[in-house]
Amino acid sequence: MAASARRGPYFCGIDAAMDVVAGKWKSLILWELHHYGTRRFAELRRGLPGVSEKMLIQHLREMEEDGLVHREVYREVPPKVEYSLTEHGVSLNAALSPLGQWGAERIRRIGAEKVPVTSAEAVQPEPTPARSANVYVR
Amino acid sequence: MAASARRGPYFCGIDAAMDVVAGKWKSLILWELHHYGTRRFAELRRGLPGVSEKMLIQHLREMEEDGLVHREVYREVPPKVEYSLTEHGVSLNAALSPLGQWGAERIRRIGAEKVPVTSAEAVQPEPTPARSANVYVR
DNA sequence: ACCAGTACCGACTAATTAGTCAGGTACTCA
DNA sequence: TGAGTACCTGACTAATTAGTCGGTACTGGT
Repeated sequence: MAASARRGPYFCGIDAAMDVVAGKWKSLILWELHHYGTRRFAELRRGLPGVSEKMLIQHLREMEEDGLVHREVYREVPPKVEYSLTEHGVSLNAALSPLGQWGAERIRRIGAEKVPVTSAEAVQPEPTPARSANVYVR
Repeated sequence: MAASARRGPYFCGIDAAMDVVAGKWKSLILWELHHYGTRRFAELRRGLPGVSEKMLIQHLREMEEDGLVHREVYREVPPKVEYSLTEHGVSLNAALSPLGQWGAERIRRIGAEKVPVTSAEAVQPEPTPARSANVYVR
């Protein structure tokens, strides 16, 4: 899998952090575990509408390997496994929170404007002078 | 491309922010533009060792569409295009900085210990109760 | 004349990531 | 005996993302 594949030389801290959070559901898992403290597999699954079991496990395994989540297995008869954040997971979540706020702002913005930068083109509606004949007009 | 494809309903702010930063080089582009203020295409290319022209352009286009970078074309004879961050790009970069610090910490950690998760066990040296004795041993 | 450099485009391929689905364990309850 | 529960595994496929390479239009230097 990718998470095990990388961990390569990083350009910078963001690079290294992204390597660990990249994955369709990882940030959501992080948020869910942060919000509820500990969650069982099926609870996570229900909390993340649309996630497949395969991806959920895969991500949980990778995050466990990366030291973000802790996996506690209870030897019970209907199997019980509880997932929770490690201290590194908690601190990562904290580090993600400004990003979350930025994203929330963005949702508000594009929710209001419906499209992000196109307003700039609406201001200056050039009729596309010399398509492909000229230097880099789009 | 993917960036145009998504912008869908987001679960939360982090989700929305990740949608915009996801991409092998985007965070590096952000950092580069933040650091230098404005950069030309070829400068960015040289600053990001290993990036292909295709990906660089693709990412720049997506980030422009997302309102993060500004593209200024000078109608000169050796073509000249300058990229810079918009205010949204700048604020995104600021929101990413705690993540960058977390990542730097992580690099330090795994650089020292070589393996990530072991530190949690080192801090709390539980004898790993039901681990590896259960149904879901790996 | 020819090569390097600027800022790209676009077709094609490779690699990575995600999804579907069938199954498996280990035990309980009816 | 057969169904049900919780937590998975692994094979196969689809979708997405990234990389390679050739081309454009133009100029300045050798």
